Amino acid sequence: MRTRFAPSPTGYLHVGGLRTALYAYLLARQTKDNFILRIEDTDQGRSVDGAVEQIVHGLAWAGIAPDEGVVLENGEVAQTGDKGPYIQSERLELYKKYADQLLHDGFAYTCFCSPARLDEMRKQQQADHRAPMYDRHCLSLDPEDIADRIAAGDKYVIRMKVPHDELIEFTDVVRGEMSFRGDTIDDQVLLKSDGFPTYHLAHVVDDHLMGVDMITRSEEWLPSTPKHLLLFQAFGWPAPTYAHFPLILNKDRTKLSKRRNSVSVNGYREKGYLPEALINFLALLGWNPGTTQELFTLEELIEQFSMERVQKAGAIFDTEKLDWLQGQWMRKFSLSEFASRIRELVGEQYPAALADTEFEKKAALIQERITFFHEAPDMMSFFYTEPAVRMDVIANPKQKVTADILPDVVNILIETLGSIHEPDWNLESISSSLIAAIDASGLKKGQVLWPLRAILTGREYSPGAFEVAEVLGKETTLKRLKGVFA
RNA sequence: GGCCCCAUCGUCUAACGGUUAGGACAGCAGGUUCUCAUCCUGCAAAUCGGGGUUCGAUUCCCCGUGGGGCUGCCA
Repeated sequence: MRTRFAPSPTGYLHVGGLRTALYAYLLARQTKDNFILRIEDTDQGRSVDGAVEQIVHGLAWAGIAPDEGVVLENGEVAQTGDKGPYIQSERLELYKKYADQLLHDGFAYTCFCSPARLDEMRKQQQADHRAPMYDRHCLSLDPEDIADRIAAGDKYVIRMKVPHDELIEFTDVVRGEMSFRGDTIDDQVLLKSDGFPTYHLAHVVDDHLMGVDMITRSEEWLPSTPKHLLLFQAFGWPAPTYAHFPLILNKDRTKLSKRRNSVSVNGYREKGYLPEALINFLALLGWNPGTTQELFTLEELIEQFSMERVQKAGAIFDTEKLDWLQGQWMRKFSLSEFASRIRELVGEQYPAALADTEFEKKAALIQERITFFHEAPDMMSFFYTEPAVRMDVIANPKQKVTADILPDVVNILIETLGSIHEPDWNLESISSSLIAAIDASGLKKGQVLWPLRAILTGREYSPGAFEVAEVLGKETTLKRLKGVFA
C-alpha cells in the first residue's frame, strides 16, 4: 500500500500532522511499500522558509522518515523517487495540463468573477439564509469571449462543474458508507488565477500520478472527498481508498490549535521528550490495540496497527499520559543504552564522566528517577564535584535529625564506614554494618541515613544513601563526612 | 443557515445483543522505604435523553440533545 503524508510548509511539524504521518507510515510498512512525503506549497502566501526542513527533520527524529519524495540525504533536504517532483510548486505545468483537459472534456469552466463579486454574492446568500455557493455566473460564457478576455489579460480561475443530479457515494475505511448529494457541492476552484492549483486538483492529480492507493488524512477533509471522487471520475482514473482519521482536539473539543496547545513536534523534542514516547502517545490517540498493552515500539506498532481499530470520535490532546510514557521509556532503556545516551551530556559539564569506568553504576542510580536526559548532569553532579552541604538540608525535623545529635551521628558514620576494609566496600557490607551500628546506637534509621545521604549528595532528594556511598567509594565518602564540621 | 461527522469514567479507550460495563493516565488512600522517584495494593469515577426492535440493549433503528468539521482563488 503506497501511502503519503502531504503537509503544507506553513511552519513547524504539528503533532496532529505527525500522527497522520505515523498511521500512513505504519500502513506502508505493513505492506512493505513506500511511504512518500510530498510538499503541498500551493499557497504562495502561506509558505514559510525553513518549514520543509522542519518537517523532514521532524519525521526523521520521530523515526518515520519517508522512503520516497522529499527526504533527508546526508542531512540535506533532497528528493528521491521516479514519480517526482514531489514539491507541488515544481509541478505547475502538470496541473495546468490536467485543468485544460477537464475544460476540454466539459468537467470544468473558466470563471472571471472577481473576489469582490464573490464576496458580495456570499453576503447576499447568507442574508437570504441560503448556502453560500458559487452561483455559476460564468458557467455558460461564450468561448470566444473567454479567449478574448484571457488574451486581454483578465484574471480568471478554473472551476469544476459539479453534476447536481448525482449522488456521490463511497466507503471510508474508518467511517463506512458515506453519501453526498451533488447539488450541495460547490463548484470548487481547481486552478487559481496565479496558475497554482488548489488542494483539490493537486491531490487528485498527484496521488494518481504518484500511485498512492490509500489516502489517509484527517477528518476535516471528509466533506471535500466527493469533489475528489468526481475529479477521479472525470479523469477516468480509478479512485483510491480513503481513510479519514479522527481529529485531535483542544480541551474544549475544538480542532487542535497552536493558540491553545503546544503543538510543535520540535517543541516536544526540545523539552526533552523521547521520540519513542511521543510516537507511542500519538499512536494511542485515535487507535487502540484491543489488548491492555500500553507500551509500543515502532516495530510493535507496525505489527499491530490496524485500521479497524481506529477511533471515529476526536481525541483531546491531553499530555498527562505522554509524561507517564516518557518515564516508562526512560526506564525501558537497558542500562548500557541509558548510560551511553547521557554520557556526553554529563561530560559537557563534568569531563571526568567521559573516562569514568564507573559511569554505568552511577547512571543506574538515576535512571529510575529521571524524566528527561537533560536532567542528568544536575542529577549526577555530586558524583563529580564536592556538593555544597547546607545545615538546613542535613538537619531534618521530619527525620528527627536535629543539630545537636549531628556530631554524634557523623562520628558513628565515620567510625562504622571507616572500619570497613577497602576491598569489602560494597552495598552489602555498607548496609549491614550501618544497620548494625544504628541498632546499637538506639537511633532511628532516618536519623543516621538521612544525614549520610544529605552529606554525600548535598540534596534533599537523591538516590539512596547506601548506593551513593558504595559508588562514591570509601575514600570520598569518608572525606565528605569528615569535611562537614571542618 | 446548508452539508457532513461524532457521542462509554476528568482524559485515552475495551466490551463487535447476555460482563458486577474492563484497562491505562490523572486523582485519592495505604504499603515498601533514609528522601525523592520507582514499585505494589486498594478506592472513587462513565454508557447524553426519549422512543422503538428484541426474552435481553453500551451495542441495532428512529427522533431529539450536545459537540465538532466543512461551507476560501487556505490546506
